Amino acid sequence: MIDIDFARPALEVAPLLLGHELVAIEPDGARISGRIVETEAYASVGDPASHSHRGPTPRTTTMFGPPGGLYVYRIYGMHWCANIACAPDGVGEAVLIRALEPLDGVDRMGERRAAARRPRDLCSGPGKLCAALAITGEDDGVDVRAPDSRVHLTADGVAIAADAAPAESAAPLQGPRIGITKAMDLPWRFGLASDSLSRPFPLS
DNA sequence: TAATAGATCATCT
DNA sequence: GATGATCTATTAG
Repeated sequence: MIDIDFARPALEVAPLLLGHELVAIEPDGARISGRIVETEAYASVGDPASHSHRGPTPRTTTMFGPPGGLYVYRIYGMHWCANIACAPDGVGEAVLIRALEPLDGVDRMGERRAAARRPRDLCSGPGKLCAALAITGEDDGVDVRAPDSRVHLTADGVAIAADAAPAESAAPLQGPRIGITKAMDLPWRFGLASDSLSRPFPLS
């Protein structure tokens, strides 16, 4: 079970998600997972960078759906990005999962991410982690709070490396979101100190 | 290490 | 018809 209430603004959920484990179950039962070390919040009203900014569309159905739904979309015609729907049903907010620290199934990740030269390259970006966990449009809409979902979340403390402990107690890193061309002034990107970030955070 | 270009297409205007 | 919540290989310094 996960101890996060997703029926709240994405801006509140984004930092809370850090440190939790994202899990994908393979068709053969294999467990692939990573620790969330980077997230971004996307709202609707007042956030022109968000897919939901201009109201619901067929693509953003899940983003406007019940909290805890996995919103998966294709970007640049070739990669997938995974988000978790936040706020009450009918409100279009979500948190983008931007990077994971590989935990289980590292070898399986490597098979799908041939370009990765070391473990830190396996899930250090929103498109990379979807490839590593085999998350596609097929998974759009699943409830990540349900332990029997193919893609779901688990609570803190599972197989987290001992040397990562100090970062847990510190306040999350925070900075502007990556890859957007609007609302670039909003510091809605959050992260933990990790070598698996998609990019470094600006220094204070 | 840093900067740049190319891949590639569903989605929305 | 333009535009991306990106990744990788390649080039230059």
